Amino acid sequence: MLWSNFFITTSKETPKDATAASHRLMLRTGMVRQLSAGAYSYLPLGFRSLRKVEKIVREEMNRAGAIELMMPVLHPIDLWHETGRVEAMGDVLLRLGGPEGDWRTQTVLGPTHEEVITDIARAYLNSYKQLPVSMYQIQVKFRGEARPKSGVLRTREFLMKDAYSFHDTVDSLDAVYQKMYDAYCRIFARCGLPYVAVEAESGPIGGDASHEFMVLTDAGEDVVALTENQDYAANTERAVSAPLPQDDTAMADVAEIETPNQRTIDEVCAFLKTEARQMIKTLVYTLAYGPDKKRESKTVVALVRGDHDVNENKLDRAAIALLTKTLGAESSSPKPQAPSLDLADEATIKALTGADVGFAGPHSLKGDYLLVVDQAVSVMRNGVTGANKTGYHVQNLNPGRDFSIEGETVSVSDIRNVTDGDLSPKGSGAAIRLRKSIEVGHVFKLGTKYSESMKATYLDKNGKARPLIMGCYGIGLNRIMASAIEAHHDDGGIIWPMSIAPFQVLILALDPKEEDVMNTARALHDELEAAGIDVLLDDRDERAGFKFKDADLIGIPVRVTIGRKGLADGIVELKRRGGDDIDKIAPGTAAARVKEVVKGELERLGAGK
RNA sequence: CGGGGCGUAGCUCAGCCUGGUCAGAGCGCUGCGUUCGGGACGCAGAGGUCGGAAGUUCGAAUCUUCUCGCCCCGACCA
Repeated sequence: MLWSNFFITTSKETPKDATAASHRLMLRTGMVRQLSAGAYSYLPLGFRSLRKVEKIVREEMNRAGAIELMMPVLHPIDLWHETGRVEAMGDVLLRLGGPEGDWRTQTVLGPTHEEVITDIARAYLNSYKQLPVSMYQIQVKFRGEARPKSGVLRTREFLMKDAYSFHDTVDSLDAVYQKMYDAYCRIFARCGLPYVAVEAESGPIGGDASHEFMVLTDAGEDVVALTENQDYAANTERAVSAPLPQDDTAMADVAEIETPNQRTIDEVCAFLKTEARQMIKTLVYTLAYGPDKKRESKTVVALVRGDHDVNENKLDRAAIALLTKTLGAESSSPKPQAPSLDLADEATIKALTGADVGFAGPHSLKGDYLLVVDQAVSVMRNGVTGANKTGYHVQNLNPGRDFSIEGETVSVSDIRNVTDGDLSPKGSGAAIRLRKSIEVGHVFKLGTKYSESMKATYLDKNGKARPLIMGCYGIGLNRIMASAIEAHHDDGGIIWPMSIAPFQVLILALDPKEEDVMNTARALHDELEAAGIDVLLDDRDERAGFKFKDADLIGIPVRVTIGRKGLADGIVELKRRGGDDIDKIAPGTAAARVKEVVKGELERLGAGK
């Protein structure tokens, strides 16, 4: 491909709104152009990379035994009502507008395809003899993101590979899950991404187990917990740490102390000259449950250390477990329906504490409530917390002595986010470090969540109808591209991994008007192209420096510089983007050398089978 | 959805507070000339109803109100 025949729109200017490196560089290289918030055009250069990512993903999916299909973007909303995800997804589910009763109002843009694939499965997967089966598609997804950001890292429409597997046994699911997991590792390795697989929350998609594949970079929005000895890796949405040891400082007497207008942890700490880790944060929630028409609710008090944050996933589970236990004592069907946990309103807090918001403590609460104590609080001594009296806090509050940490309505659980420096839950004593990261892939064991609600069953050997057991596996292709740039760039521009570079080789003809130069450049170009290498020849009549800067910016991994002076000395120059070495080689050997470098690099990334 | 910021040429921005030669610069683009191995220079050009609407005023890019869009922080996030 000749540069002059292609469409490349590089720019010297750094776009003002772009903060993430990938965003900045994708704009400067002209790989993408923003059309509106969260929607980008992929210009020819960017599209080539995206296609290469797609090709790698497709190859590895096929290798893992998945079969490609394509499902529609337009979904009837009824399908989503079947699984209850119209409510679960809320505004993320994009709906078409229109006059009342119009078909448009009954149509949504697909944010993911569990419902559609399950609809296919219930129609055609009727026998255990057909199982297991895995299918995938590579297709645009639509989500009503409230706040698109960081270029193509978070958009309202994006390209996703989504795969779904169907099974008759959990063992079969486990086997395919592992196969997909391995395929994902190969995909990210081949794309040159420094990734790590972590335990993850499954979120609204549901299911039993899941792993996320994360690229560690500050441009990411997720935070993962990794131990230094690598014995543990999890998303902080889920991460746990070793329990903290009992503090055995002697217990002092409880003392009430006036703290006028000091409500937040910071204010109280400054006022009392103590540290956040000595504080007990007392949070009040309302747990609602039961059928729509007969909603009941229970107040839940959660305690975490002042320097810790509540993890609402964990608190949710702990609170529901505790509620289930208490219901069990008085009801025959203890499992609470559709429980939902929210921060309590002011009136509830005032009734419970007898004080204004900001002065709650666990020791003298009024009325009926459930108490969930974080493990880190349960081992504290002489904590500081609200006095349940406006304008007052108490010091030297001790769990077990001053408020109960046992009993029917109390549980001690892990309900906080891990913090940097916590120890590995594996007992190795290794410290946990928190790292920002981008989620590029996610695999889930769904179980029967969708097959049950959508009545997707098969007949087993005994002729009995059973719900299909499912797994699902997603990869964000645009994110792979962007995170590759996040991971591989310098001040001059992008440093593409060979596998997903828009072109593998750039030939820089420095003096395109010189016949010798262009003839040599063309010959090399043609020979490489014939060998199946993606080669771009910069034939523009521009100054050398200008072309070098462009070359660095777009980051083609191998550069061959051909100039009048070099040819006079009988050499052309071969340079790797990102390296400093310049090889001066005879023009006649250039093609062979370049082929060798490209092949070697692809093999290093694991393209060889 | 809450808080903050910004919409002026294809791109990056100045001008706005204090209304009146304020329709401006740089990059990019076109033409000519010089230059030519790490983003050259000179000269001459093309290009904008100052996001939109309403209002205040003799007069609005500039002040007011509304509205649309975009960005950042937070909430949310298969």
